[in-house]
Amino acid sequence: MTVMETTGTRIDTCAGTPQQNRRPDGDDHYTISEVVAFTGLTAHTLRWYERIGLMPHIDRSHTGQRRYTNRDLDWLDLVGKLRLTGMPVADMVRYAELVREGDHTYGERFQLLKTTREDVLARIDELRGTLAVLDRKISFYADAGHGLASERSR
Amino acid sequence: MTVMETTGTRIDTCAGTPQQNRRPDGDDHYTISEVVAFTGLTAHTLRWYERIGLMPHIDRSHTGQRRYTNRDLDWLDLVGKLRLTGMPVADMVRYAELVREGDHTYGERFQLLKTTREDVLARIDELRGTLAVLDRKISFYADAGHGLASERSR
DNA sequence: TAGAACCTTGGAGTGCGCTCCAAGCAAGCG
DNA sequence: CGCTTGCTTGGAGCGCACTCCAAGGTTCTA
Repeated sequence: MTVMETTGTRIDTCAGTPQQNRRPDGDDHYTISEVVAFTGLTAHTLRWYERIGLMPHIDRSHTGQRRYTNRDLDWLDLVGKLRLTGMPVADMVRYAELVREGDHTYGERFQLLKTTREDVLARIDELRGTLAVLDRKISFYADAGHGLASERSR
Repeated sequence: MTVMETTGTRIDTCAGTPQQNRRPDGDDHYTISEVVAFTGLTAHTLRWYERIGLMPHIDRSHTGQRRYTNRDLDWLDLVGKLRLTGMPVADMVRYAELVREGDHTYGERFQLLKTTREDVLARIDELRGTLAVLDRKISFYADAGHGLASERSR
């Protein structure tokens, strides 16, 4: 399939996830319901992603039904990961556009990835702060046991 | 300033944040716009929080204007932290109700906190997974430099 | 005492990310 | 052949978390 097969190393894959029962490249013509099973997204959402430009144009069968490839699944994996970071769909669409526009958008894509990386780090830090608060409250509840009228003071 | 001055140890405080220019307890009768400045929330949001039961009943001046206390600010700090975890507002309202209902809800509150803690840990793990993907892509972009037609394969 | 700035309310409106609907075509099965 | 199951489309609808509005009362500064 793709470009890298011939090159030996595949650096730019978004795998990371199990890649459960995918078919080999060349045989990868998944129906929308198979993709639903792979990704956990609904068919509605998959079609909507396509409408808003978050997916590339998906291959069609001779009767016009969608046939997704392994590459499409990889892209959906990435989208899923980015979604977890809280990145707005509009920003992901922007990234998808950059990819479609070709190599001259290289720099912009690189920047976008680095910015996102920083955002994720910040997000993790925020969560750690929250975790500290929760741990403090939890040990308060655990210790206090009964003389806990003071909980009102939070 | 604040509470800790007088009591020495306060376990169940949600501080963690700077507690910037708060007035001492007893003098703590903040207007809504002061709370806006403290929290970064809008006045609309503060009033809405109250309407939906996410805030306790707020003291009023003799003419009916809201006067927030240090304790209210502490609560808003906690709410802010929980919001960062993605906890739905409805769940936070539930917690607020438990607090209002009194000590007999101790166990349920404890469980809720522990569940939330687990959620936060899971969330951090997800983000770390995403970070790994981003780092892989970033180093791909950094290395590739120019022969990057293959980026299409993501 | 004037004027600006701030506060009050219930209810309506907004933006995001889906989520669903209706009407119709297509493929597989007994 | 009829039936079920799955897919297609554009557009409408939904739930969440705000966000704003209109119309009026209050508080502060000069």
